[in-house]
Amino acid sequence: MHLDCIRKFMIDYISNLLNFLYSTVDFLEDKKLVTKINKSNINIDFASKSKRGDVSSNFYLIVNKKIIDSKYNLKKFLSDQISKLTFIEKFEISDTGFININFKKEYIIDHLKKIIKINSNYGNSQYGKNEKINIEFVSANPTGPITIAHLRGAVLGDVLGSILEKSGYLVTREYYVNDSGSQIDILSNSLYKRYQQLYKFEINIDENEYPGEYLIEIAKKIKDDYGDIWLDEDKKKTNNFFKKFAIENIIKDIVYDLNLLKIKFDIFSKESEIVNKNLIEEVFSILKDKNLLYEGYLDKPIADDSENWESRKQLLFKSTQIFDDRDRAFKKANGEWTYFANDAAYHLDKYKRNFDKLINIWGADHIGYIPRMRSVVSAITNKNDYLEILNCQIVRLIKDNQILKMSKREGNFISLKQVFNLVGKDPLRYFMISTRSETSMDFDLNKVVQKNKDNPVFYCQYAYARVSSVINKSKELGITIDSFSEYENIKNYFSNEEIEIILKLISYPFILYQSAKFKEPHRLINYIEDLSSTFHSFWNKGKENESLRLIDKENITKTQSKLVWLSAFRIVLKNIFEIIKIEPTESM
RNA sequence: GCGCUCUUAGCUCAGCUGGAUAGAGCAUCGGUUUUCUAAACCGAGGGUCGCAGGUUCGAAUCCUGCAGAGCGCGCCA
Repeated sequence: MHLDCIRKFMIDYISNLLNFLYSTVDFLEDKKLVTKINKSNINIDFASKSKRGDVSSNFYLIVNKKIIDSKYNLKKFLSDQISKLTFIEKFEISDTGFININFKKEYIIDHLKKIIKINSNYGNSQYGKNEKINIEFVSANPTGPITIAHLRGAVLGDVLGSILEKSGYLVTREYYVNDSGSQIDILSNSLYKRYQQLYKFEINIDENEYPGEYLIEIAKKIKDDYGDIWLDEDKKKTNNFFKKFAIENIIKDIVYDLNLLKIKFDIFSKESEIVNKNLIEEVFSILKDKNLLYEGYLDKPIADDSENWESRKQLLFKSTQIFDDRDRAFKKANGEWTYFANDAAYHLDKYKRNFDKLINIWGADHIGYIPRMRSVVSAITNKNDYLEILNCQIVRLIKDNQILKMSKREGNFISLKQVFNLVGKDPLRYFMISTRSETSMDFDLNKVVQKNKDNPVFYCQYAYARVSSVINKSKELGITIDSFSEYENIKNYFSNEEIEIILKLISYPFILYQSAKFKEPHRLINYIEDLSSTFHSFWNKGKENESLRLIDKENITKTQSKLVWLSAFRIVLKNIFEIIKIEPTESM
């Protein structure tokens, strides 16, 4: 239940109240006035839209049910107790049973001051207790440039990493490079053909090979650096060289492209190195010891309508015994390890690097792969929740009301770089995490390109710019809060609208905590849109009502009071922008 | 056929893990600029929360069934 977390980690403006409610429960239970109460059902709602108080609680509703003596007047007892709380200005117990509470303004302002003091660390928590957490994401095969198919997972992983860092985790961002296997051989061969073409050999790229033009560029590099020496070289040597060259250059491009979006990795793990470390044998013996391997036959896959299916004896992993709905091949019939076996070994490698937890971010096309991976990791680590796999649904790309279909094979994919050039970093990052990752998403190129209110990222940046503009303008007038010490008076200058904004500001740590706990960055987006909207709304009220304007040259203390919450506002927005990695623009 | 994910306003999506009258943006219609940035604001219309049961003081939220959509379902990688 999240209330325990509030108490442990943050929002002491709520935790005082919560402690009071809990101790009231204890008291009532001790006096045998109520039957046993499950405290986790008691809720404090501090972002309620009903707005019948700064916060509200269902305490009365829950406790009233548990009263033993029906003549006992809980309402009166509760009212007497709440009246004694020094930080509460007023309260009511509504007919429907909710307690609505308004805090004293001094109390709220105390917390506001803290924001300015803590500044860029505001919102951070120790929720993660310095646990080492590994996020593996993107991990696109090094067979071509990174495309927009990887975009969502890329931004999600990066932002989630930042959220977890702010929440007290030690985060490693990792990219797994699938640099071995038959696809890489095909890649190498495709590259060699492009190389030969540069020397006017008439060679066609076959249907199952990689036709993309990027290989021509790489082939040119080889020609420039090495000339024609590979035309007559030993075949094996040539193949190895082209393989290595292709992967190195493609990864270099991938790193470059991701960097356009400010996405960086701490480590690139290569499949080839995992293979060389003999980790597969280790996984093999772990599974063998647990009696999770056997020689058997797989059923014919249902999706396969071909007639040439042949049932063959091979080594299988009993994943059904853990999470999966069918057993999975661990060795091919010819005795080679399967890709899955490699992947299991890779996860053993991560486990051996002493992470407390692993997170994988996978696209929708790997959904079916999740149960076997979780099964094998569970078998290796003896922990069911050691590996958490977040899956993100596809992004449909829409242009001119048409869904763009992509196929890597036909070479008509849209690269990340193309979309970046079209849209730019900020809208791209913002949009990719603005909805829950499990929801499939439509990405309308026409709309995102627009730099107007269709594009919510500008809406938030605009709020930041407006706030900055006031702060900067005040500074020009010589008004700052650098040596401001009259905090006890500032409440006199705050309207209800401003108190509302301040309440939102002091609930930010909880929003961040929730984003970390549920691994849902989009909660931050909802929050800043709400915050920005409240601000813009307030701003415009100043047009009609001059007393709501922020700068008053005649009244320095009043202006400074405003600057206190404006500074806090700017800090919160800036901290979130930093997590999302979009630019805090002071003027637009 | 099986598995995972999803279904909320005309469209794109939230809904704080069970609370009070279900909310934004876009689109539509109507208003607001001698003013700290109108890239903004205010107002109006628009809903059987896919359908049907169940759990309880209380359900968009939890459970079951059904329908629909997306993705996946070699020993490929």
